Amino acid sequence: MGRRYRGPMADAPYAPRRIRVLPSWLLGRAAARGHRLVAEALATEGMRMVHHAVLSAVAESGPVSQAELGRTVGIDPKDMVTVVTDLQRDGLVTRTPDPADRRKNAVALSAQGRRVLRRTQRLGDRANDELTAALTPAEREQLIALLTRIVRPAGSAGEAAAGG
Amino acid sequence: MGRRYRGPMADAPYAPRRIRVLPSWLLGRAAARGHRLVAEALATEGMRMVHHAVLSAVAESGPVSQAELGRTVGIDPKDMVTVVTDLQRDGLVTRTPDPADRRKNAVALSAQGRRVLRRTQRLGDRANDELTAALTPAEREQLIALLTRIVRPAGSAGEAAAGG
DNA sequence: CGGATTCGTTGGGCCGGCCAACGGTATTTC
DNA sequence: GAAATACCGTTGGCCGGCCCAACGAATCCG
Repeated sequence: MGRRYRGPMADAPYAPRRIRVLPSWLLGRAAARGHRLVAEALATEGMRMVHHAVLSAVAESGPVSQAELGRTVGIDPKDMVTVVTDLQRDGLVTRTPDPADRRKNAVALSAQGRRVLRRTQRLGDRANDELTAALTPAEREQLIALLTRIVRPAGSAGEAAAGG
Repeated sequence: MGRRYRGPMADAPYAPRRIRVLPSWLLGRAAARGHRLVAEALATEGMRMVHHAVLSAVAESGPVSQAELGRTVGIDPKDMVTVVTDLQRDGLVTRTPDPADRRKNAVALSAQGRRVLRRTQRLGDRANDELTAALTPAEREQLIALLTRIVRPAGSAGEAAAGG
């Protein structure tokens, strides 16, 4: 049997207890799995998580500048350029100069963008269902609530950097 | 005030609701924060998360081969080489050929490794305390339990890859 | 008007995660 | 006991995520 490399803890009956209970470790593992599942699902539409996130943000906030999108989704302006360019190339969003503020690019959802977003949302939702398949709906809500509080540590906004 | 780029949702009152409730998204954000906190803490000892994880694994499992370490911690054999080399260079572990199986490297903890591990464990624990500062002890245990079940989806071992 | 700030863009850098391949070693098989 | 098979450690390379620095164009503020 070609065992090769089967991924983390494929058949290991044990594991370092000391680190396995660390939230940071568990979060990393869980995030990796979630990222993999969602990425694979979204790949069928030729998109990645960022694309889907930006697309969703545009759909929710209407025509928005890239900078604001970047702040909303939480990604670097530099990467936003690439993402919007990709979305524009695929005809999912339109990038028109804002007449009110000619520095800004008004990013808006196209008709096809709306269609694709519907599909990617379904794909993302299904991937998340698989990710949390071991949880009951109530537990999943619990997890979401706990994670939300971890992601946003109280009101200390300035402290939360996006470092290293 | 130079606002510059302050990281994800530094002071954004809103955010795309649709994606903010996705476990995969939340996990990614939470993991990023946890990684940052732990990485900063461990950096004071010149270590990263992998180093600490491997060190802990060695401490728990006694002298182990690198391959088994890789499976336990869940990292690629290639990266394990670098990690063990780093740890060996700093005198935290010993890498001696296994007389029973000359293919293997028996990685064992050194005296200084034990000392450093004690410090890094404390650093990691404190970082995790900060990470989960918004949670009560009971909630933290809950989170750990939920994440553990997400990370290990039932008994389907083969499925759980670390793909990318 | 003039200084500071913001926007979009380009360029580069660091880190983590993974696969492919190779020589050395052990195990299985005939 | 020799061949086939599988595993171990190692090297090299690829890709994605995340971040900072800098620059021209445009806007805001005094």
